[in-house]
Amino acid sequence: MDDLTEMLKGTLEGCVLEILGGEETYGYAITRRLNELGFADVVEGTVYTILLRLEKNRLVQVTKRPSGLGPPRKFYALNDAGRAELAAFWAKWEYITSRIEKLKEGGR
Amino acid sequence: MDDLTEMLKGTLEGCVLEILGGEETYGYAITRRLNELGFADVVEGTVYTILLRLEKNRLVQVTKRPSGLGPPRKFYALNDAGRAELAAFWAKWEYITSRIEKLKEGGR
DNA sequence: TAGCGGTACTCGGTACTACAGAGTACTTGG
DNA sequence: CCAAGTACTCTGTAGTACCGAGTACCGCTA
Repeated sequence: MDDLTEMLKGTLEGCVLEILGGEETYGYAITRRLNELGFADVVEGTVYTILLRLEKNRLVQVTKRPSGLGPPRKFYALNDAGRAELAAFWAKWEYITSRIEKLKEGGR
Repeated sequence: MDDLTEMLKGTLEGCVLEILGGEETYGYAITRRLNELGFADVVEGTVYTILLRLEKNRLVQVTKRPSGLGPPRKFYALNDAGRAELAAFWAKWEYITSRIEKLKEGGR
């Protein structure tokens, strides 16, 4: 699949929120997870910028824990604002997909 | 619905391609059409930048015709490259939506 | 006939996001 | 010791939608 980056804008942050909604985890693992899920070209730098943004916007709670396998990990968990943002993301996603689908069906 | 602009990146151009795939039409009408379809905040300037980009990338054929109701209109129609681009857009769209849906179902 | 509203296009600048690419640092195994 | 895998950080770039202002043409009406 060729370049998806433009189409991922805005949705990738939602994907990270969704992953964090399921479990407390950290940047490196999130990147691997996204790669497995089919977002093959998503790279660490991208995930970290998203995580830093989430932190700056106070949507996550951060805990640093030693790893025993490399440097310490920064674990991220959604707080209430983060869960609200996640819900808002899915609402937008449903909205947009429904409109696009309508357009695709030749909707007028 | 609050701000959708980030999530529209990459998809809005596809929407315009889809509309042009159905009929030869012009910028102002495309904007109205998108607004009706639920992309309420999409504004003329945005559509025109997309159209100019399509033209620059040689995905459309352009014909200027007098309007009888305002200034002349620039009608856009997809050429072969444009139809290929449209197909590629839908392929990407299917791909991304399927991955996101998988993620949403707690897919692992 | 002057002005207003609707139609129609153009253009310069801005904000936001994903990505490239390089660097730092910690651990284990050969 | 050093290579490879793990893990995070930072600077800069490109691409896209949007803002806002401007230009221009038309019909209607006061």
